[in-house]
Amino acid sequence: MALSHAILTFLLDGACSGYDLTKRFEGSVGFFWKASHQQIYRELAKLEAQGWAQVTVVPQEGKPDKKLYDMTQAGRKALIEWIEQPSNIAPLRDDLLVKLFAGQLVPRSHLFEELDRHRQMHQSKLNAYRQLETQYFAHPDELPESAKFQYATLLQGIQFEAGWLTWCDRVKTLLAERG
Amino acid sequence: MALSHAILTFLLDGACSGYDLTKRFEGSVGFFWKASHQQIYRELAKLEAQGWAQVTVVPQEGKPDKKLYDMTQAGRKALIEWIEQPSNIAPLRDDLLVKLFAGQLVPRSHLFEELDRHRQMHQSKLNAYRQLETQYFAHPDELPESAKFQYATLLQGIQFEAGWLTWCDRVKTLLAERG
DNA sequence: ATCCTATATGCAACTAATGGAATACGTCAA
DNA sequence: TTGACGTATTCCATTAGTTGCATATAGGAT
Repeated sequence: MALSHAILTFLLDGACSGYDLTKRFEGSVGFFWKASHQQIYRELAKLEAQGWAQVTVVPQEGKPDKKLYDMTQAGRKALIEWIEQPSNIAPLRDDLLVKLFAGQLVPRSHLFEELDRHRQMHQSKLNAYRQLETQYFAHPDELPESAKFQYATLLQGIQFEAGWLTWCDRVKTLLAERG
Repeated sequence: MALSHAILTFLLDGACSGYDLTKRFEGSVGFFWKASHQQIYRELAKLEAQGWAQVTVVPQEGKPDKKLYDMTQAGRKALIEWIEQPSNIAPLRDDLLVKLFAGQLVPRSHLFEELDRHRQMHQSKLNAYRQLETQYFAHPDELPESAKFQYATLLQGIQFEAGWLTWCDRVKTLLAERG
């Protein structure tokens, strides 16, 4: 399972609440893993039960109390062990591709609309990633080591989204041709 | 749910057994959806129960009998309805990116090995897709309409795998630099 | 004889993910 | 003062996906 390990990875930067983690998964790092808040809270409870994280309840003013989760030594060890074992490449599963495969069944115009919608969604993700790039990683060779790893994952996000844009345009051209 | 719809999509080409479908999911079209045989057989049973597919038992010589599943009119209608409703972009979930994000925890050499392993896996997928391309889609503008849709999905597979290769090389360069 | 591969189908148990809803505190604005 | 928004957590039902196991026929290899 990787969600628990993804959470541990974020705890490397310091203790987090479920709410904090939810925002991180929704935001910048959402490109390499996504998780709902329900999933995250459930997983945090498991991490604690396993002894991989410990929790402190922090009373707050003007806001509900929060539970701060921190990695334990056992958690750190488990994370390292997980990283060291080889993993498989991730399968791609995308509804749009299934729909396109059966594209003969619907009017061409519908496919173009859907391609445009997807292109827009990918474009806005790409924009967000590019902004992170210029904001935090403008000079890649001057980065501290730990930031290089994060930059590497961001590069994948950029590559991935840019690839979708290229593909959308290519497919629109392909389908526009008279067969 | 998309697996049932992916199966229906394959049934467009003609009746299939669970075994046939398993091979198709493992093979060429595995780049836009993957499923195990257990999943497929379970799903086929559901499709039949829903009236979206009908089954014929075909006795064979020298082999066990097989069950051929064929799409019904109701199945066709359901598939069209599903295609027509908008879908979201697929989230990416890849262990390697999580591992890289926490890359400080392990020796650099391990990361290079893992990047190489992944590069190789992506390379062999890309090779397989490129072969399909030259074999079936050498002249894109002369393709019949239905083949264009299939070519479009193959293009995404190629784009995706080629993107990983580019990224692997980029990251190796990035991490090789003296920080 | 025994094992391996290919064909062909399935169940049971488990783990993971999704979607809907509920709860609770506080601030700010209409 | 009602209602929306942001913070913060949790439960529950359902669906989807993985893993391990089980069964059966038949051909070819060892």
